[in-house]
Amino acid sequence: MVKIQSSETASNARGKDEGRASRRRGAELESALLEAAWEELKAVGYESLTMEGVAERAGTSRTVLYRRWPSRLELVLAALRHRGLVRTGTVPNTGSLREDVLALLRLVSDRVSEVGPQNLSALLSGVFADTGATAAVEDHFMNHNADVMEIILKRAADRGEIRGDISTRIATLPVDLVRHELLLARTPSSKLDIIEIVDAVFLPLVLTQKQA
Amino acid sequence: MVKIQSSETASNARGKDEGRASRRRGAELESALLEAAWEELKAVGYESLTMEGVAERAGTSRTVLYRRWPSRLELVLAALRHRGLVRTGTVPNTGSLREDVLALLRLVSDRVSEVGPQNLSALLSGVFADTGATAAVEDHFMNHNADVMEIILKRAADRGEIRGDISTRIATLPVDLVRHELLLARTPSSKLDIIEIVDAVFLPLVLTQKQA
DNA sequence: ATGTTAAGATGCAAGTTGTACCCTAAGGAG
DNA sequence: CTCCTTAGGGTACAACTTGCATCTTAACAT
Repeated sequence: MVKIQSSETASNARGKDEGRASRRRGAELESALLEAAWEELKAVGYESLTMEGVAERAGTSRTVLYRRWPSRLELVLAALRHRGLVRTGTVPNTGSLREDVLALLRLVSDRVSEVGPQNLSALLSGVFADTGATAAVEDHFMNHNADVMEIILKRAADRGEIRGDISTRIATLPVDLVRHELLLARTPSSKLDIIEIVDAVFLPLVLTQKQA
Repeated sequence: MVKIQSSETASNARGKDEGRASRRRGAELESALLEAAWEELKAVGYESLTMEGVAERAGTSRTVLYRRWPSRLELVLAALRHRGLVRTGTVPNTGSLREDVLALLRLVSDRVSEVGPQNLSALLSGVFADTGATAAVEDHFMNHNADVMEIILKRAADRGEIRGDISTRIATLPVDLVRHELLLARTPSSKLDIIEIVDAVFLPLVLTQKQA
């Protein structure tokens, strides 16, 4: 493992700034610790991440870490939460079911692509490493967007595009498939894939249900 | 970590049996190593598994392990392959498309349930942590079963159940959805979920394509 | 019998973990 | 201001793991 010397972090921790306390305390310190953990996770991956490595990157000692988190796993998960990978709650409203769903999938896809493939691997590794899974992480990163799809489908039904009783399995299918590709390839779905998911899978299913 | 002393394994390795070589060699040794790795994985989970622990359980030295596998991740993955958690190449042939696909999904599901949710999490964590992902692992664990589905669909087309040109996206959909649930919930899909995937999603799509 | 290969054992340096303990900066109360 | 408390930062230690080098010798082939 190659140690990365983080001179900026070290100098901040040791009170080189003027008119400022030399020691970080409380929330400021905790934020710095979690940021360091995230950076370390990105740099070396979960498998090679050590408490020592994070402490060094944060310009502190392991004792400080262990005062807050009993294990590297807990630390990493806390770091993921700290990064605030939350869902937006945005509901596309284009006037057409197809366009709404395409827009949603692109939104999901774009948001994830901000993370980057290496970070994505690190993130997923951390998520799966939690054997006592925290629902919050999964809710934020892996939720079905069922509520958003419900609104989109209700609007489509009100417009008369489809019937109003699409099952949850089908309602969540597009996002599920995008996420599936994300998990397999660790990169977001391509634009063509998104269109295929909507046109070849989702629309035939909801339109079939309408006709039946 | 509580060390489990495996006296049977140790005595076998040290030649206490009569009329038998004292040292295991070749395939016999490798099988014993992989079995020990599996037992250790079940006993302590991936996070706490060590090469030393596996070696001890196998009644051998770490050197022997390192001669075959460069890391604990590779060892564990090899152990899982050894357990037959690979695709078997089995192609269900029941005479009905629906039953074939159900049988395949159950096969995939049952096989994965042997691992156990805790170990599955650990395994997936390890897979994602390996930023230079080994293609073989993904092939074995995360493949689309496209070849199997191709055979099933060809048979169905020969029987006249469906048309012969189902897209790959749709052909792989059932297995993709089962895997998706596996990744999200870290437990295999329920029997009801499998039936829903086939009856509410897959069959309407392939039957729609036939009618069009 | 000899020669080769691989299993098993051991030791070592480097590194990590989890913890105990010490010093003292920082903050609050009086 | 002083005094007290808390928590940050540092260090040391024992135990453990890793990755590797090296040696011995059982097992097998010729």
